[in-house]
Amino acid sequence: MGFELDNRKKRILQAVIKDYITTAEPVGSRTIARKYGLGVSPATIRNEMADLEEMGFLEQPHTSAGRIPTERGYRYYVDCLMQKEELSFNEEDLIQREYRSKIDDVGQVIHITGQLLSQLTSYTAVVQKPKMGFSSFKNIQLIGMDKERAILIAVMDNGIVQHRMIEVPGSITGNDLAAISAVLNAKLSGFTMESIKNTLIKEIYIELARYRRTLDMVLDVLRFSLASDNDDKIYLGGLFNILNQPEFQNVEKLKTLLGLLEQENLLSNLMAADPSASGVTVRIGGEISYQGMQDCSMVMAIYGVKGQTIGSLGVLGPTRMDYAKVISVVEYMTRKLSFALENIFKGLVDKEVRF
Amino acid sequence: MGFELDNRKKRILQAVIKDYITTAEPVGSRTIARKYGLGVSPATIRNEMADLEEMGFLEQPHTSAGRIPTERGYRYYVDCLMQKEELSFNEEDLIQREYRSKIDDVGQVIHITGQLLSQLTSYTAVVQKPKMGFSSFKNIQLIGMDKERAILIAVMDNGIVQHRMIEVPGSITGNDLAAISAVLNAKLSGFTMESIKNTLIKEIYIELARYRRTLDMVLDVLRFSLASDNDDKIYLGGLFNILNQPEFQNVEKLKTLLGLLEQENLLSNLMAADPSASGVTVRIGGEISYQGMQDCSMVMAIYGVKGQTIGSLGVLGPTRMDYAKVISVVEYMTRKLSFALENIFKGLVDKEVRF
DNA sequence: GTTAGCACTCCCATATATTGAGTGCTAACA
DNA sequence: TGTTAGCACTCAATATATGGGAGTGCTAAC
Repeated sequence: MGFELDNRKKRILQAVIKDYITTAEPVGSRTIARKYGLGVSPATIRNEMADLEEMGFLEQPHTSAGRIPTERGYRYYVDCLMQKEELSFNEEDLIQREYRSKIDDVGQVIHITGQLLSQLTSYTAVVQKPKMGFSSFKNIQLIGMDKERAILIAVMDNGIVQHRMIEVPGSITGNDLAAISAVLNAKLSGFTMESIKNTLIKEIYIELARYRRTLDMVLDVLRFSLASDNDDKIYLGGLFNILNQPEFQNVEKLKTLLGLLEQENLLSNLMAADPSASGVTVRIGGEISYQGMQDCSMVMAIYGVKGQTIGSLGVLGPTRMDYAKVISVVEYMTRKLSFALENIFKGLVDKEVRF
Repeated sequence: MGFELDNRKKRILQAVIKDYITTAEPVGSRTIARKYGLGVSPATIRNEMADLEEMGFLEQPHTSAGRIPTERGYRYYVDCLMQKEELSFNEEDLIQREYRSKIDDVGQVIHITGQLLSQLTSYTAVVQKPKMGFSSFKNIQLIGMDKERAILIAVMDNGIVQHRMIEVPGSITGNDLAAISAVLNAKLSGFTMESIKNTLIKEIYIELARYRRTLDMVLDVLRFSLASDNDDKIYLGGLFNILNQPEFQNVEKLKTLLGLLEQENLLSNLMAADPSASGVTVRIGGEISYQGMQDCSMVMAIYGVKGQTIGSLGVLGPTRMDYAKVISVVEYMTRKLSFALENIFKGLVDKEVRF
């Protein structure tokens, strides 16, 4: 990064990148001179572009074509040249309206966020669902279904409701289930999944010694199955926007990329691999180290509540992506999402709790 | 259908279709003579093919190409020529294994069914989720979240659990919610959403006169929101199998088709438009009356419990589809799915109910 | 340092063979 | 009368020229 480019080189690099982002065609000196008034002739621009190529910011697909940015060019653009693009009034208004109606449910908030991200950028949105680790139990119910089965329902303080069918001994009655529910509620509500301690579990076992077999299953589900269920789940929005990108008109490429995006765990890694950075992170081309995503860039950020990171969200598009726009949108939506979740949690934590 | 083809024509038509299904290339007389031992020369086959073309069963993409089947050709094949292809032991075993583990939950059963359908056929599976109209309430819970909100949880007798956040007056306490829940359970459990009668509702209002405002919301959700939620929802499996079909190597076509498949309501119509037929229905090309799906065929069937239709499932592929295989798979999976659901319901209805 | 001019490169679109799979027709054969 | 060998014909698909045209690098003049 130590490089400093003189002013004219910067303006030319910026012009090339901007033009390439909109046209997806290699950019020639003539175009720059015509469209971007730099007050110099194409010949001069050619000289400068040759320099920029030597420095590794631009490249030529072939000898007699215009220039396209290298990954390094994009990187420099993102770090030094680009100016953020504020959202328009209409866009902010759209966001406001979409959020207003669905503000109660975590799932819906995630869904809307993904849709807006993809809609506003025309790329593909990737939103990690909130990690459950930090949310605490609000209510636990065991409901009998038939002689050998019951449904365990857990309501979390972030409004997420999860349920699992579990098998129980035939001898257990509806009253037994109610008794177990009562104790579980008394002991566990307010605690996060992660913070269920052994002492607590011992207490429960003592109090419900009779139901050992059933408890084994219930606690297992509560501690491991439910917790891991939502983690690593990913919402994809605007997947088919990919089809509109000229770099993916080739079906083979499409197949590779869609194949990758199908693998949730891969996406999960992609979204997780960013422990240090704060704010918006941009990964360009090869900086994403997955085979088959070399032509893509990812703009992502982490969201959270009360300083706690609970997930991340981002936009995936071709390296030739409108970074200025996308970064602004991701930044804005991250704030929006964090705020919305904060609200859901606050409503639940600060106010009087009733049951 | 009044047509009768002589035996040799039948065999030739069958050969052309089979070959075209596997190769996706127009089939010439020579190929037929070589690969399918009919004991006649290419010249004879040419004559026959010319006849079949005149009758509308075959066509030529251009003068000097081989023949491909027309929609009418496929139709005749499906109705008269094709012989069903039994599933292999491995396939049946796979199905058995996949079903075994996830047999408890309706959602999971649907999911597995879709996956298997697409996996076994290499096409795209379309599975309508079960209509809720026929399932009855098993348990209803209102759980307070904060001062103004509560979660309504409804467990249905088919194991589906649904929930909604609702707003309640700030004056309502946890005890109030419990009281409401108790009455709702007493009055409604065992009833289907569709059969909640006005007399029943009146009874509830009388018993819970104090909670009028809250009840309005709750009953509204129970009767309309929850019921309609699951209906018309569609699970798509193996969507990206489309990318492997040679007829969809063109990105424009892909975009059109995927665009259609994104619209749930359209799919829903597609799956619903089959009131009379029993067993497996095959719609070929233009028989699907949606713009942009002319090159597709659909093999579908309805599934149900105790003679009641509660949904449908199918496989969508190019008109050049392996009908013999697909029809067998759809038939088999329909039985499997109905059986699995039957089991879930039976478990819940016949056995002693506990709460 | 900038720019006009010019030769050069190489993609792309168009036109022009060439090939080959497959046909329809005819005439001979069983 | 049905079947088949033979042959001329058709036409997509594949290669093979051909002519721009967009863009470059270099040189020399300003």
